[in-house]
Amino acid sequence: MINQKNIKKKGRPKTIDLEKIKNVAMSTYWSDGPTNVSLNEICNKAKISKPGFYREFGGEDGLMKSVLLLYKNSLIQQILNILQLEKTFDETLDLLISYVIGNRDKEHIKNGCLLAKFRQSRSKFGKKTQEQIDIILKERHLVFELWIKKVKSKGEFSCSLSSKVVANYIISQLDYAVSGLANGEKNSNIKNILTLALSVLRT
Amino acid sequence: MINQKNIKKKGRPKTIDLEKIKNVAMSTYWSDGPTNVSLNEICNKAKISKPGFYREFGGEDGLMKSVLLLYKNSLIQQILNILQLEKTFDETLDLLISYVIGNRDKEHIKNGCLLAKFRQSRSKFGKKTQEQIDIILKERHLVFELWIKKVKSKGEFSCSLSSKVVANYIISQLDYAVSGLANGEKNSNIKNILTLALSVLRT
DNA sequence: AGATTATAGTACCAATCAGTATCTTATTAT
DNA sequence: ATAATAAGATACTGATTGGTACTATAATCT
Repeated sequence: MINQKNIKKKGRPKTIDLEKIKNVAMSTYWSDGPTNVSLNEICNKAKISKPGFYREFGGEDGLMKSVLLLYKNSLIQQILNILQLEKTFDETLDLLISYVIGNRDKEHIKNGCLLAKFRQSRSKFGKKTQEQIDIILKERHLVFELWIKKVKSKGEFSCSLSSKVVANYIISQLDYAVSGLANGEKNSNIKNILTLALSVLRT
Repeated sequence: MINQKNIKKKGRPKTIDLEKIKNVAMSTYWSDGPTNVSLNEICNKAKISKPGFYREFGGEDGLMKSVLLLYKNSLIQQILNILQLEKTFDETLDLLISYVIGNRDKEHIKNGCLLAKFRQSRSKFGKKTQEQIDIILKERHLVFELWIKKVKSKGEFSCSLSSKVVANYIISQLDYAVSGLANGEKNSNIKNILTLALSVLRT
C-alpha cells in the first residue's frame, strides 16, 4: 500500500491546487482577520469554484484547520527552532527578542500573529478549528516548558517559579510584543517593554 | 441660549432612545467584536428603524465613535481613577492588579477590552472612529505618564527609564492581562504573569 | 383650519453571503 | 465502444448586508 501519486484512478483527474488555496486563505485570514473573510473571496482569489472547494475542505471549518497547520509548520516552528539551538538561557532570550522585533518581513510584522487572531475569536469557529487552535497552543507551551526545564537542569537559570509559569510568562511577553508591533507601536517601544519584561528572568 | 429640553420645536417629537442604541451597540461590539456586528443587527436589537439610525448617527462611523466615548467614560475611567487615589506607588500597582484580575463582572472579563478590540482592527474603521481610538489611547497614556511623574517627584519610585516608557510598560502589561483572561487563561496564571512583570518596577 | 417641519417606519435596492443542484468534461474499467 | 466514476464549473437558492426612496405621523406656526 505505497501511497503512489501516479496510481491510475478512475474519474477526471484532479487539477485543483490545494497548496495554493491554503496559502491564499492563510494570507487573507492573516491580513484581514479570520472572522472577516468570506469563502467567496477565498475561492475568487484562488481561482477555484465553490463546489470544488467544498469537495476538498468540506467547509470553512476544514479550511481553517488546514490553514492553522500550515501556519504552525511555516511560522510558529521558526520560534520553536530558536529554542533548539543549545545556546545559553540569556543568549536564547536575546535571540527571541531580536527575532520578534526585527527579523521578520514588514508584512508579517504589521499583521501580527495569525494564531493569536484565531485564538481571540476561538468561540466563533467550528469544532475542528477550535481543536487545532488548542493543539498548537499546547504544543508551543510544551516546547517552551521543556526548554525551561533543560536550562534549569543545566544550571543556567534558577527561579522559584515553576517551569510552566515561566514558559507561560515568556510566551505571553513575546505574544504581546508581536501584537504591539501589529498595533503600530514603535519598534523601540516594544523592544524596551520586551527587554524589561524578560529582564526579571535573567541572573 | 439655555439648552432647555422643553423648548418647543417644530416637527414630530423625537422618540428614539440614543442611549439605548449606544448601549446595545457597545455590548454587541464588545461580545462579538466590532468587525463582526452588522447595523441591521444593532437596529433590530435596539428596536429602531434603519432610517432613524442613519438620521442620528450618519452611519457606522458615527455610531462607533459614540460607542468609544461611552466605553471610555464608563469603563476606562475606572482604571484611571485608581491612579488618582494618592496611594503609594506599590499600593497603586496592587490596586491595578486586583482591579484587572478580579474586581470586574464575569461578562466583562471574558469579553476583554473593547478599546483593544477596536485598536486591533483600527484600519478597518472610518475616519471618526480611528481618530477617537487614537484620542482615547493618547489620553490614557497621558494620565499614566503624569502619574508616574508624580510618584517619581514624591520619591516613591525611581528608575532610569523615562516616564513615557514606564507608562507604556504598565499599560501594556495590564492590557495583556485583560486579553489573556478573555482568551480563557486561568486567573492564577494571569495574576502570576502580571505580578512578575510589574515586580521589575518595585523597589 | 391649513401650511410647514421634522421624525417614524415600511419596503425596497443591489451586492454579497454560505451552500448546492445540475450539467459538463476527462479519465479508467469492461 | 460503452459504462462507470470523479472532478470542474455554471448558475442558482434563500438569507443578510449597507443604504435609501417614500410615505405616514405628530408636532408647531400662521
